[in-house]
Amino acid sequence: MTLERFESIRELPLFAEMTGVSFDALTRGAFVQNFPPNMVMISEGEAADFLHIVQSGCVELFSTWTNRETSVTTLYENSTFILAATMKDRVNLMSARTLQKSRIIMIPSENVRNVFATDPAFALAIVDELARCYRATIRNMKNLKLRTSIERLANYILKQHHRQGEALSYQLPVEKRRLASYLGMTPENLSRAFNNLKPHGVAVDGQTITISDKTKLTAFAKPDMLID
Amino acid sequence: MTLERFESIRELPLFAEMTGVSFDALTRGAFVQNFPPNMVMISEGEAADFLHIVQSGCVELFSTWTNRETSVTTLYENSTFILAATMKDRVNLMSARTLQKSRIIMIPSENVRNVFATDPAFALAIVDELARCYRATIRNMKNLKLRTSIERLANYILKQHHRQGEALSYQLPVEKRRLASYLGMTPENLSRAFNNLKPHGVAVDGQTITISDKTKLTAFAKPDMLID
DNA sequence: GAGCTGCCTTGATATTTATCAAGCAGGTTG
DNA sequence: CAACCTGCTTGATAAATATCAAGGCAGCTC
Repeated sequence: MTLERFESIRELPLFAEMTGVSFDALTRGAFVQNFPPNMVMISEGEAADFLHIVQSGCVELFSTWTNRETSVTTLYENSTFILAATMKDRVNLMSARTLQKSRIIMIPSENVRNVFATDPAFALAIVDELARCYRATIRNMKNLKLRTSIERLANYILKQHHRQGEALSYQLPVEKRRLASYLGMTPENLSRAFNNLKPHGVAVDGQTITISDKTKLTAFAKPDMLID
Repeated sequence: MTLERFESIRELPLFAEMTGVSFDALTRGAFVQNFPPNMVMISEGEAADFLHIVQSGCVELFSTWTNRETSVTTLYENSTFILAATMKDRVNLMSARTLQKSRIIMIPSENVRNVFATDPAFALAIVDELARCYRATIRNMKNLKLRTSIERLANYILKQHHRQGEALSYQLPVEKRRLASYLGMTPENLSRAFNNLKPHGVAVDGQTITISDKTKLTAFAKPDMLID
C-alpha cells in the first residue's frame, strides 16, 4: 500500500508511468528523513544502499582528494541522486551534504533494481534519467575544458537568467564560494571574475546579479546549445 | 536472421544476455562500415541515428567550441559510443574521429529503443553500460578538478601501467598531443610534465614509458579508487 | 551596542599553464 | 639522398589562476 508521504514523488517523471503495484514494491521499506543544513548525508566510497530524492531543500554533491574539495553539482526539489551507483550496486563516487534544511526520501537500492527488472515503464524512466545526468556531466566537462573561468562565469550568469524566467536581475541560488568551486576556481578569483565582467554588462551587489547589457554579455559568453 | 558479420558483437556484455529474436530485431538494418584513419565520422550537434560499436581500430571522441578543441576519450575494440544520445533521441554532444583504420558497426537508434522496451535483459545491459560511462565521466571530472596537470599525468602513467599487465615499460597507446588534450593541457606542457616526473621515477623515450621507481611514482601520484 | 563570526573582497605575490618562436628528429617522398 | 613533412621538445615570455594576508561588512550573540 502506498504510504501518503510518498505521494509527492509519484508524479515525478521517474515514477509517473510505472504501475501502482510496482510503485508499492518500490517504496516498501523506503522512508523520509529530515536533515539540518550543512550535514554530510553521504560520503564517497560508501555503498549506495539507497536511491535519494530531494523532497524539499537543497543538496550539494562534492568530492575530495588529498585535502582538496570540489563542488560537482547542486540539487533542488525533486532531483534524484546516487542513481548510477544504485543501479550498478557500487560505492558512491561523490559525497552529499545539505545546504539548507532538507527532506530526503530514501528508497532501498535493492527495490530499485528489482522493480527495474519487472516494470518496463520504470526501466525506461531510469534509463532516461541516467542518460540525462550523463549528458549533463559531459556538458559540464566540456565547459571546464573548453572555457576560461571568466567565460564559464559569463555563461553561468546567462543560464541562471534563463532559469529564473529571463529576469535581468536575480539572486544567486548558492553561496559564492560554492559557485566558485562548481565553476572550478577559487573564491578570490570568482570575485575578480565578476569585476572582469563589468564591462560586459554584469553588475553584482551581494547575492544580486543584474544584467545591464544582455547583448554584450551574450556576445562575450558565446553560449552553446551543446554545452549550456 | 542474424548476419554473420554481427556475430563478433553477440558476446559483448551489451548483447550477450538478450534473446536471439531481440538480437535479430536489433541488427535488422544495421551495417558495418570501414573508415580510414583520421576521419570524422560524427559531428557534435548531429542527430544520433545509430548506435556505434568499434569492431576494430580506434576512435577518439572530442568536442570543440570557438576554435578550441578537447579530446574527451579514446575508444578501442568492442566499445560502444553515442549510447546516451541514442536512448534519448537527441543530438550528439561529442564528435568522433578514427585514429586508425577502423571497422565500425552501426545499429539504427530506433532499433535500440524498440528492443530496449521489449527485452528486459537488453534493458539491463543498456542501463549497466550507461551507468558505467556516466561514472567514468564523473571520475574524469574529479581528476580534472582536483589535480594539477602533473598529477594527472602521473596517475595516467600508473593506470596505463596497470592496463598493460603491470609492465614497467610500455608504449603510449595514443599520440602525445592527444594525450595532452585528454589530460587538459597543451602538448608543450605535456613535455614539461614528463620532465617534471623524472625525479619521481618516470623515464620517457619517444612513445616508450619506463617506470624506474614505482614506489616513488605512486607516492607522488596518490592514485585513488574513487578517481582512477 | 560591542564584540563575534563567517563570508566576501582586494592587493600583493607566487605558481601554474598557455603562447609564441625556434629547432630537432624520425619517417616519407620525390 | 635531399627536401620535406609532422610531431615533439625547448626556451623565453605572457596570461591565467592560486595563495597569502589584510580588511570590510552583514548578521549573530550576549
